[in-house]
Amino acid sequence: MCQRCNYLELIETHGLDPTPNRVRIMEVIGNNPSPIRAQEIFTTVRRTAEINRVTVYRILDLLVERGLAARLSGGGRSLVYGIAPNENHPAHPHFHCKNCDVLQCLQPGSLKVDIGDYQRSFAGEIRGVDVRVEGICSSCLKKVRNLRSKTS
Amino acid sequence: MCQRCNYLELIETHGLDPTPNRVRIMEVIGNNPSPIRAQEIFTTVRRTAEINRVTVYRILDLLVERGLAARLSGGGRSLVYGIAPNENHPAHPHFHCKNCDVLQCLQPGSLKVDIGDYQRSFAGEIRGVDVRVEGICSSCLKKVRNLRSKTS
DNA sequence: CCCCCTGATGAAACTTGATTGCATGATCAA
DNA sequence: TTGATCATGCAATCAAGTTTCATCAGGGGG
Repeated sequence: MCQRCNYLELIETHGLDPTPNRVRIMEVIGNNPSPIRAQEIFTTVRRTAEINRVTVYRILDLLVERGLAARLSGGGRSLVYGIAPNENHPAHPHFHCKNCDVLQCLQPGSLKVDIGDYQRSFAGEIRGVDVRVEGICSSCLKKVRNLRSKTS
Repeated sequence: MCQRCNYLELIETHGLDPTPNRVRIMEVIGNNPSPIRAQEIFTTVRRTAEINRVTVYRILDLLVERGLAARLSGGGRSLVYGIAPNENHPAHPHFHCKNCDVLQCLQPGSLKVDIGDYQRSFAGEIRGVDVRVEGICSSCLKKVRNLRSKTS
């Protein structure tokens, strides 16, 4: 969990009322080591407070709109949420395991992208660059190897 | 549309029976300038031939599994399909407009990623790196500006 | 020629994630 | 007090994708 972020304050400085639900959701997102799905946020908040599923979705929309949270596509059909890049949380790439669908945050700066040329020639507005490494995580690799050695 | 790919042949060399439906779906994917959703593939094929929605999903799964098609996350909730990188189609980054949700293919090599350091320290298996530029496309930028000038 | 197997397809029901529409309750200003 | 606004809840709905089971064509073996 992040010791440096005061979520209540963060919400206020982004022009939002820091309602208990909003603060809770920001905490859940922030305390998770990798981006999580709305459903998981819902059940996590539910463990300590009453909240409606729809409220979760609405607050997430709001947080994304105001730049407090980042919406990423998880591996599968669903979307995942993380803390939006800020001074305590630099932007960083992710690793996605095609087998178990886990999304893992990588060290900021571990993959460098050069957007210079592209940026100069592009007429739109660039808000950010997402880098996602696709592959098979080490624990899935082990499982596959075990499976093979058994069947052969 | 791609003049260089013989989809029927491509399907065969990947160990699949080139059924009419499979060829049609590969053609639809290949003829589209950017990755498209299963739903659009379905309606496009439907214009010239009878096909079931489920068949489309099944064939797409098959094509992805055999490495003929690439499954990417579109901007929103749905997944999009494109031709998997091959000798005629090098891997390339995409631009995603947060406003109109369009996904646009960029020139291969227009954004360079250095995965060297990461690759050496990673215990899993890396299958590829997806780079996605997030932002607002030029036509949406224009619309926003027009809107502002009208209301102000 | 018949039987059975397999692989591709179709149809309907279902699941999941997310959204919409409408009601309620709190707060605050006129 | 009244009216407006905002956060929330609840039920219904939607959209994408998946599952389950049936059908049908082609290809051996008997």
